Amino acid sequence: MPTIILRRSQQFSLDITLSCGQVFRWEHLAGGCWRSIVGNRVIRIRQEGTRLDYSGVGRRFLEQYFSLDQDLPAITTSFDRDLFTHAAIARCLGLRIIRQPPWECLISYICATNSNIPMIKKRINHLARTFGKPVESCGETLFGFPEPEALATSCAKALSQCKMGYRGRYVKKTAQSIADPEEWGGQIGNLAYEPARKELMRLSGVGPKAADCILLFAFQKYEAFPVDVWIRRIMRDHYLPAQNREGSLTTSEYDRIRTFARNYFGEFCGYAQEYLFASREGDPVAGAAVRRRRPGTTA
DNA sequence: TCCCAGGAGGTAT
DNA sequence: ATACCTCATGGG
Repeated sequence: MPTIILRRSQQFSLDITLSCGQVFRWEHLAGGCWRSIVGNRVIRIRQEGTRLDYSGVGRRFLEQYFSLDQDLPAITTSFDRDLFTHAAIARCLGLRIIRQPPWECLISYICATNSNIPMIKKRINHLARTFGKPVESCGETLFGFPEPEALATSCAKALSQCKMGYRGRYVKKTAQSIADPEEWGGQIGNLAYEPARKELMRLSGVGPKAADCILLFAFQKYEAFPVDVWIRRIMRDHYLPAQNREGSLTTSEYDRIRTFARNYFGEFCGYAQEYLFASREGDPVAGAAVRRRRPGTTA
């Protein structure tokens, strides 16, 4: 089993990176091992201190996927602007933003709207089982992420059985508009943040929040600052107290928040967002997941 | 039972 | 531009 020994600038927490809610297809197995299928390759990986043991892909792929080429301490220092953010950084040391395959990320965040994280994972697993290509690994059958063609030709009933709800037609419509994911990803990636965002929002099921997530998690646009209900709450409570206290998030409030964040946290405000999101308090679902993961720990 | 979740599309104003 | 409505689904 190949190994990577992390250097100092490669500060990394596999656990936090994979469980913070940016990516939905990794499974935590017994023995501290994580497993997923990215593209059509099954990856297994485990961390012990500065040591990463892995299989299924090459070293170069992993370093790219987990952004190990980025100087994380320098990045967190760049947005470490106050005590609240400082505490979030301290709580999530080693959290890195993954470079997800654009097509998977796009569909995943269309599936994510108005749902909680366990439900999103369930939905995407359903999609893979129903529309993805089976891959054998260690005696079990896993499923690759569905190709555009498979989703473009899906029927409403099958999508409904994947618990897609009203998102089913968005996924189908968007899949029909993207024949070649590689070419599509290249075109979006060549654009700057704002034009890329506009382009993404033309797709069915992609609004401001999904577009910002896709730009951050798949296109390395770190100036994206996705605003969901948790981030909105955090920004209201700690940074923009004058914002509305109720009602749904309007486009203008969304833009006020992300503009503030871009100016306040700087060019890596997307990273700041992820540390704040991962440190959120009051999520009963995330709380339950943490309690399940760490039995016996007290506060 | 009501309320909420990594929201977005459609319609009337 | 903005306000309001609706869209499935599971869990607290």
